[in-house]
Amino acid sequence: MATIYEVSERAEVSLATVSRVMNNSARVSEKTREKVLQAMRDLGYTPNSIAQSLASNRSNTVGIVVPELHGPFFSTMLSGIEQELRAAGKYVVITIGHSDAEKEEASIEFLRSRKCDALILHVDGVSDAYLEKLAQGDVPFVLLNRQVDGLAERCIDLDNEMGGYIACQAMIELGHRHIAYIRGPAWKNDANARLRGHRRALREAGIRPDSRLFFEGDYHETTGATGLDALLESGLQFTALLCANDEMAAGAMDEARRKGIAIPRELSIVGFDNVNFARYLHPKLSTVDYPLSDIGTMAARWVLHSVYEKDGVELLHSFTPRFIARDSSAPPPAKDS
Amino acid sequence: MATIYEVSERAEVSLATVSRVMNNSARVSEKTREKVLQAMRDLGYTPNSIAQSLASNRSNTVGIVVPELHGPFFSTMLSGIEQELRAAGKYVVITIGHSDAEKEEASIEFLRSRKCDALILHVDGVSDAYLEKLAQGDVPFVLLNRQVDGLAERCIDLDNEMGGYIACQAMIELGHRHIAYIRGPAWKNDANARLRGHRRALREAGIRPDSRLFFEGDYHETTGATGLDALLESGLQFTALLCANDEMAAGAMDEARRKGIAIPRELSIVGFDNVNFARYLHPKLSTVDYPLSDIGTMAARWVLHSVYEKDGVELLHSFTPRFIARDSSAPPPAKDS
DNA sequence: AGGTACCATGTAAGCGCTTACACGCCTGAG
DNA sequence: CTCAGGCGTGTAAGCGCTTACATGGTACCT
Repeated sequence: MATIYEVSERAEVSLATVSRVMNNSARVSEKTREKVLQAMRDLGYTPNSIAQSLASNRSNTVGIVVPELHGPFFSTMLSGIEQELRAAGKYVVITIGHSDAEKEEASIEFLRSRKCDALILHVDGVSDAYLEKLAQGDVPFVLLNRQVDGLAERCIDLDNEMGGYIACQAMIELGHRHIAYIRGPAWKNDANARLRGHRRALREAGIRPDSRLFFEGDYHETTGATGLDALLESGLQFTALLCANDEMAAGAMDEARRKGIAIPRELSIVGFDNVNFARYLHPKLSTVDYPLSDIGTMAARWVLHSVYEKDGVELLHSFTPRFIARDSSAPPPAKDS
Repeated sequence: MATIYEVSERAEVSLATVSRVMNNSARVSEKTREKVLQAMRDLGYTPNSIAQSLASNRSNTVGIVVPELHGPFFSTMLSGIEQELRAAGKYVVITIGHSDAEKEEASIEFLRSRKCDALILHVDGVSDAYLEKLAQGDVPFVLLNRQVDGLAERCIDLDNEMGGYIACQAMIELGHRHIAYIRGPAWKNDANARLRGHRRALREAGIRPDSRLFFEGDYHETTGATGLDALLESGLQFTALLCANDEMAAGAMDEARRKGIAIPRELSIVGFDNVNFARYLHPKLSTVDYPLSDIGTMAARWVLHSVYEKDGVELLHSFTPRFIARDSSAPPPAKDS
């Protein structure tokens, strides 16, 4: 592969000049610029970006940590990030944190050692303290779907509390009074926020939350099914079942069908996230929209703005969830309304 | 950030020795090794991998090109790749080719300039010729889900032809004789292979393919619906509808329901890929399993084996599809069998 | 005791770029 | 005509590592 040196030789200029035309970093006369460009073309020259990075201390890549890659959630978000960054000539290196503090830290360490210009982190293993310390360091980062006090400027998330609230409120407005909830894992911040919103909606409607109508799932399909079973076994009546994400809702819906429960006639089921398959389900799942792609785009913009000094971008730190009414929710059966 | 130089000073040894203990590249006495390690710990030293790459001409990263990121298909595959590579201490940089020759080439160019040690390519825009030329170059790569003559050694794919075949055959065995097919886009190799298999199965069963029972979709949900409509409008009877992927099958299923067609009683519907949401559908979708994660893993192993000389790995170049019978397929209605 | 051989370590030359600084030339004002 | 001030280029010193080669020391053999 040709080097800058060969280009400079062929164009009969110095290394520095070649570098200048590559980076547009200083004025170069039109004539020599053309000579250099021609030489590059002749040699099929591609700059060695590793060397560029080492010399300039800038890599034009941004590092990303997500909990996982499979499943519809993160891939949609990543897609948003990549598109925006790619358009600006930046590249992404993606690592998986597995929601494990140790692995997340290792990932971050790796990305730093690779001299990423910035990081986009969707982490839920590491502590707030760790992140605050990281913020002291020299590599800029944004936090997705997480709020850390004192780091508000670099947090981009959905108002999960409100999401939990509006989903529950939508059911209340339909006339439901007996509402069960399959929450997400207690160690996930978003799960807790969603739960808080849910409870607030109940409270405001004068409904006393009954702990027997709550079940803790793990965000996976299976706990949607086991959750429904457990809730049914409590013997309590309920006409609506809210789930903290769509996977669990899908599991619950399936289990309900197996048990012969008609949806939404006998039981309304609502998810959260509005992942791609929500509309493939039958009945189509009512859910809360999580604007994944937009959040990804926004994260990318944050980076572009605050690291690459690209301006004219509007930054939004908090996204507002919307309830999406589809076919899996309806007013409760008459006898119960 | 500490450099190797500071470590060497603190440990009172030379740069070279520090490098040696880092890489285990030569014998170092136990005593000095310990001194060096201690110095590293004291300084919280992390090697600058950019500098390592430049000096050693090896980056420990492998570049990946996929057509897109959203959707269940590629994320599952990527997940398989990342896991395997990560376990070996390698990292991935992911780019999106958008199935467009120009963008794919740009991605590959970028990855080469970043000095990736190897590439894993899932591309369908660039020509075979381009790939053959690329193979002359010095960066090793594997091709996923694609067969290129002369590059067989570096191709890993599913036997799509057989997939098309077994899906159709399964329907024939159930007694179907009137079978419609929504194929994938004509410019996609896998779509064509699936179609070929489908036709072969028909032929072997003595069924004459009727072009009016074929519809070309684009692998997206919507063309599943429009495809079914178009097929129904042909006025021809059919008791089974095979789709070249699960998205289109989901669209078709939804449309069938809207039209009041009972599945599988009146019409069997079968997908292809077995993406994660296939089992969330109702009725659960019969489909052909595409071992996405395994293929990803295998691609990673190929790289580990042929680039990083890790041995003891078994390489498999072609995966065999399996038909997964679920609830969306059944024998045809009695009057028709 | 002298010589050979090997082992642990040091020296220094890159890897392919960027960039601070130096330098010469041309222009235009005095 | 002279000289300040730009402008376009060149020079060379790194960026933080790896690694071929050189070197000194120790152990073992004769």
